[in-house]
Amino acid sequence: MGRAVELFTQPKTVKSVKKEKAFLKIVFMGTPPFGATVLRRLAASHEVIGVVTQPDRPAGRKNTLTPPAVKVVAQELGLPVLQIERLRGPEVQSRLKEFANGADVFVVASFGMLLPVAVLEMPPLGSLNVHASLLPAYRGASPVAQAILDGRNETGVTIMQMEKGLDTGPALSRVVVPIAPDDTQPTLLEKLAQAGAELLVETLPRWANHEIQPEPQDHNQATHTGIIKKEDGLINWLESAAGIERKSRAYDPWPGIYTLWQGQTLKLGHCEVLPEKVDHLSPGETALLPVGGSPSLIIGTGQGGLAPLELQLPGKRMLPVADFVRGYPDFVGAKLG
RNA sequence: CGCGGAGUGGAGCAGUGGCAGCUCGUCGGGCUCAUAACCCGAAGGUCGUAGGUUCGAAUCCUGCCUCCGCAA
Repeated sequence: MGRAVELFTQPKTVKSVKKEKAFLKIVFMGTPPFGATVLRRLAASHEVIGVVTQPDRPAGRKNTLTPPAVKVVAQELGLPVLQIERLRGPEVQSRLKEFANGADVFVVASFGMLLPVAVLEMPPLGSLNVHASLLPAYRGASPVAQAILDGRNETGVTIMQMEKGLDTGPALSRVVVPIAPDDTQPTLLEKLAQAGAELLVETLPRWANHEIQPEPQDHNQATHTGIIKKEDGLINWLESAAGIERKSRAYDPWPGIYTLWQGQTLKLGHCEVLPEKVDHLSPGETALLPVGGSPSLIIGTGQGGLAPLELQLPGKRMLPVADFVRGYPDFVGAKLG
């Protein structure tokens, strides 16, 4: 525990780097871990004069008040933090104006709030957004999950100039990031955060020196992603096994993918797609089949077989299928969903 | 005090007041050309923890610890 805390705080290193390379005065806005990663990298190369984030929220089992990841990082770096609930209204905006006094530019990375134009236009260089997709594809709230869900083999990060519409502004720069076959939302998000943060620190000085010609998006090519809901994780066994497996990676760690068994929610952990045909299994039917020499638990789908590696019942921990079947022999031959 | 579930031999699960059980694994032996198969036998548990009720508690009551589902 003591070690972990010590590793987190490296004020000397961070400060010395900051002094050497300080270019722009920046106010950063963000909330979740994606934003936190970007902030950490940004603060190493530029002068972040303030961080705006959402208020601490009740979270977890005890509903304990939890600070957003961006706030945690900001405090580690000793940066001033402003936590606000909304950005509309003259009162908040004048508070923000005071807080952001002297800023050259606002940088927004998954802030979770729509910024009014009055706010976007506050700093002389405007407001830039770090968006986790290759715009105009995957505008909106869940670009990373959707890219995995669609089975794309690459996505990326776009740095763009913010304007009134959601993720509609002209692009300043972009970087392509390949999606590995085993990438889950958190692993891909982290790759994108790293790549995006790097891109951001390269883009900022060039933007400040007017070396970049913003490239308007082709709005006809735009696709949109919405907020993920719990029900999105419910498995439809008529889908293909490959599609369900992608879903399990896209919706990791929340909401995960789940089905119903004996009236209970059954969560599936990591899954594999069975290459062989399993025509005799109806969608949602489970069976023990020999795969590669040893018996594996297979679930029938609309196309192909799905082999979950872990299962979890409410109130229980996630178990390797072998252990699960030992405790619930009835599960073999069951009909799910 | 947001709602709820769970802690039982190495693993998973059953047992809700009266001698602690099942499947798997482990160890020993046997069968077999062979095996993740089969047969025989063995080891291994202060039933999370502290206290209470009772003739008697894994089982009922209370506190605490740990893990998890829902909600946010």
